[in-house]
Amino acid sequence: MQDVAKRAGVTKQTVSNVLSGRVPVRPITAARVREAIAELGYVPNLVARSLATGSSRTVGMFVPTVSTAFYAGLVERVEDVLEEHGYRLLLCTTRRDGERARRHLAGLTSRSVDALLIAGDEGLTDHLSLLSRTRFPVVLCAWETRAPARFPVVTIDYEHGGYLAGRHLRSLGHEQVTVLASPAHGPRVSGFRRAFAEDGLDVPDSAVYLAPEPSFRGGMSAAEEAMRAHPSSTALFATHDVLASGALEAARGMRRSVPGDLSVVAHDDTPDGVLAPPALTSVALPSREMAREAIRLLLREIEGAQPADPQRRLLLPRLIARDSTSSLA
Amino acid sequence: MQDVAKRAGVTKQTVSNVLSGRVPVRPITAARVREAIAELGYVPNLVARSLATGSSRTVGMFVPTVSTAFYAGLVERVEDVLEEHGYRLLLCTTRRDGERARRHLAGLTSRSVDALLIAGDEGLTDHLSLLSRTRFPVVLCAWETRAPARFPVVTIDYEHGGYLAGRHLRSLGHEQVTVLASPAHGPRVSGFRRAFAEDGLDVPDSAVYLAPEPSFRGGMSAAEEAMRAHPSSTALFATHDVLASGALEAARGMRRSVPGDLSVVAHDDTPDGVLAPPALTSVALPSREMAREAIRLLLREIEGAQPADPQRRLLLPRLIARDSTSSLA
DNA sequence: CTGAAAGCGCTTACAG
DNA sequence: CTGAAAGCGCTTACAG
Repeated sequence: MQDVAKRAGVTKQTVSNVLSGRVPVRPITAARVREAIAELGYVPNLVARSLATGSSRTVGMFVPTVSTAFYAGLVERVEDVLEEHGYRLLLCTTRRDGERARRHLAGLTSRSVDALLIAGDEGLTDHLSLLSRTRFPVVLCAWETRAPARFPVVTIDYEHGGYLAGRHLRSLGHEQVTVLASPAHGPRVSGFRRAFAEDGLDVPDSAVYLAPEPSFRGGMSAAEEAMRAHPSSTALFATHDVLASGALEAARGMRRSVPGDLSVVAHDDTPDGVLAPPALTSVALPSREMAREAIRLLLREIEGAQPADPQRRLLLPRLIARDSTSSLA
Repeated sequence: MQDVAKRAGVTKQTVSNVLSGRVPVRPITAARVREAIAELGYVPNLVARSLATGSSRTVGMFVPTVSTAFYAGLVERVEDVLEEHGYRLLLCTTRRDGERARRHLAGLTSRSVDALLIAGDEGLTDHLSLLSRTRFPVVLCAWETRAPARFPVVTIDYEHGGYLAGRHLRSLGHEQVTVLASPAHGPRVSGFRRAFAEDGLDVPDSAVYLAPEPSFRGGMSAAEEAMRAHPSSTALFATHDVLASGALEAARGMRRSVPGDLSVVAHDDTPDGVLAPPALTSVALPSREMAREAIRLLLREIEGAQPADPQRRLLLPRLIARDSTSSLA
């Protein structure tokens, strides 16, 4: 920068002013400075700028994994929004491992990020307390379970997602149904039940099958079990697309055509759900809006320095009807 | 830091020494310093440290996307290795968009990263020239096409991967085959052909079907076309798992049982390949080793400051036989 | 609109 | 083993 200034015949403050545009510089001088910058191939040292300004223009993001369509998509959405605002993304995947999360959190307790976005509550049960004395804004998103009251959270109304799935099946006339759920998807199941309860119908615990993890194989074996135990049920709700894909495979194996013999409604609407026909009817999650809203909160806190009130914003999912559901004959 | 020093009754240099461990400090003094740190809840400012040391302990990673099993896995592997060495990960997804890559590259021309790992050559055809006057080490990985000679590259012997797939089918007795390939997968196809050529067999251009992008739907329609045009072929090589999954679906639709009527061998061995039965025979890529080796090169350059010679290291894939291939009756 | 000064919070030689 | 100084490369008031 000193070199640039010398070459342009000004002081480095003027160079800084030209770069930042904060203080007006005479056009002729500015042009000389720009020329010097180009000739010398000068690039500003962002670390020095960060130290001087106190802002690194970097946002940290915690996410359970990127090996899942939903989270991979969310990371890319967040990156998009961040880029629009000139921020960079420091990524930490926790692998649903509290110890890993703890280590990463410790590493960020410095000034290396301006803010932290924590997406997904999986595996973070205990370690959020580490954020108690953090100096930067924290926002939570994609949070299905109890949200710690201390932070703003932008999430999806998962209960409503389950409700939409339930209403869809009810509107098609289904009465006897089974549910495939991941342990963390309690709210989706509650919403689903609420939809049936509205019509005075009960979805008993015995009709809810837990898949230990949201995998294709898990969905497949849980669905087989469910269909065997409830042969008269005409529809199935899977709280995750991969579970539903597994269920599709199970139905094929058991010679039950979908949607003819069995309607299947899924949740999350990831690309995984539109692989093999029939295309899954699924509850779509507004992850782009979630990313945008979460980053908006984060940036407002960073720039305004106003402590955003710990509020909970719920975004509404919507159901996309495709080929895996049909009305009861 | 000044406050810590005062509280411990030393100067901040001593605090720095305790923290870094570079200069020995008397145990009693060190203990007092640590106590002061704990009482004050002091956390060092990493930005200031970066400015002073010239190292941010952050590595940038370019990747076409994270919405793909292979790249998502690679990102997590890289993160693992980086963490072992106390480095953080700044992630940039290019979405196979040269303009996007250009913008990100421009943003990194500062001192904010110590090195850059570029994974995957998709969409980076022209914009690598931007790296010409970069000040930090650059390593390329997962590079299938022509590697720019200026940078070290750690990649997989994709040609050998295709060869393994071909040898596998040959060892099972298959002679008439078709190929489903992505445009970027030329080397895999070459290797596959070489395996057949060894036995004096030709895989003609007319037997190679291009899927514009590596998607399930693309694989499905390309496979349908291939099976219709080559009804007597007994095996199919798909250069990507999702293409192969699509082919499986196409075979099911056309009532050809796999592997009974048609053997299918895939490439990449991602979890996508073990979804619906039959589990895919596939060529597994050593992405963990690739991540480890690439980061090793990068760190050696960062720390040793020795310009690693632009060399090309090839890691060997291996074939994993599962249920989608069988010997010709 | 432009120049001289101080400071962001560390680390790295360099004397004692 | 511990203290005083200079410097990393910027930005931000503050005079002219």
